[in-house]
Amino acid sequence: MTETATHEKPRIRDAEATQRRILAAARKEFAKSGLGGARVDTIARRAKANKRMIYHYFKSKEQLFTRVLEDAYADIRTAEQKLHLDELDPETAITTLVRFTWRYYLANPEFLTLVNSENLHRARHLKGSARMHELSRPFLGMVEGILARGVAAGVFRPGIDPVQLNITIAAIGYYYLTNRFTGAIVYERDLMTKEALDTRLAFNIETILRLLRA
Amino acid sequence: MTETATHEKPRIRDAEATQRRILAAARKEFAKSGLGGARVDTIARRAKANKRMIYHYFKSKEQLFTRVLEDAYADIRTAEQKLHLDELDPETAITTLVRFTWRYYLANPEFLTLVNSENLHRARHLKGSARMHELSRPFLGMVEGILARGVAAGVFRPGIDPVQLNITIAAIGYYYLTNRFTGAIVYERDLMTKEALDTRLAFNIETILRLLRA
DNA sequence: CCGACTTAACTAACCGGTACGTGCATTGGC
DNA sequence: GCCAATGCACGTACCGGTTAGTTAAGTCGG
Repeated sequence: MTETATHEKPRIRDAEATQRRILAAARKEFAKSGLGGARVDTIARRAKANKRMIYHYFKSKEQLFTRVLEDAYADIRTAEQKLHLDELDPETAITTLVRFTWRYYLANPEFLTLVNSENLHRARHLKGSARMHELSRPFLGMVEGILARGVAAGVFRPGIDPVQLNITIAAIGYYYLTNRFTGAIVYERDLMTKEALDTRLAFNIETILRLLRA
Repeated sequence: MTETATHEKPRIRDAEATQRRILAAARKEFAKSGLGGARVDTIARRAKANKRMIYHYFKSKEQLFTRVLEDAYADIRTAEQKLHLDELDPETAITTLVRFTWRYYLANPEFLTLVNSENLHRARHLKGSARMHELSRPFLGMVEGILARGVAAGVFRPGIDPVQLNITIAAIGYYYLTNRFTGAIVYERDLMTKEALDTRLAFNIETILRLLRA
């Protein structure tokens, strides 16, 4: 009788929904203030949940942070899988990856600050996470595949390490966006206008293609 | 490189020395824990100073942070000036800059986390800092000069924006190093062995030269 | 179908520790 | 002697985490 309705009445008590709200609020708060600056009370308030619920479901602030991080990585890896890069010709595949990475970072700035925060803590929350390895392996394999196909087709030069390539693709987008505030001061320029963003994406694609071309 | 190294008789009360010790301790603590995670008591203890001194000389934790940041930028800009890149041929100058940037980041990892921390706070501590502009302008002008000389000599292609170039040079070193902890997990590889570091530097030089060459 | 019972979701109020910041007394250097 | 430099000890607010209790939702005997 409980599952029959297609649109059930909003339940007063809903464990899953509460956890989702807590995770969403935590992602925002951790992204905004870092692990040290984030306030558990703020997360509870924004999740419209009681602080006790956070400790009930996630044990501690740090375990909540770990979960938020893992979910963030799962999100981007899932989105990458959906690109089906292995079905594209090598040059298109790489261009697509650079463009996707850029747009994902732009649309999900929280991911960037979460990763920064975790690195400030020397990745101690993700260390030993089996889930992280499961997420990373297929991704790396895919880039390796694109590279191999490109070399075979004679469009890419041989000997390029897929790890270095990956790091570079991430770096040129990531750095621009995370450091946009000090960047605006150093370069005395608004780096976030539509024009500036389009220019940077084009520049990044050019950088990667020149790096790879035979 | 801010140590006094002079052999004056150790004064019991030395305002300048105390301030230097506080700044050095603050740089370490802010770099390690971020602005929110840093503890003023810890800074005082490590500076072998009383917490009261910190508030006497720097008014607040945030103003101390601002000062630490400005000093950090001053350090790297000063070091860059000493390269005298304008006296080198364009290609050597750029290679030297890439190598210097990489080595400076490696030798001064605190700079990286300080900048990250400031960007988490949307650069509100450096906003409006006259000192920052004074530091940045000559640096940008120098890179612009190298680029122009390279184009005139026919070794670099024309139309490259010095700001984009600069951001890219910083990015490919900075990202690798700040994200080395999550990177080690994602790529299942130690990114900090001597071999890995040398490989990365070579890769970065190659990336930039391919980007610039006519 | 119903009401007593059980379990899980949820809340309010609180605690011990800690963190930034200060008032005030003291002391060394010129 | 005067003032800057320093030290002590505290105030006040806050923060992560917990204790003790309440209420909604499922469950089962009758």
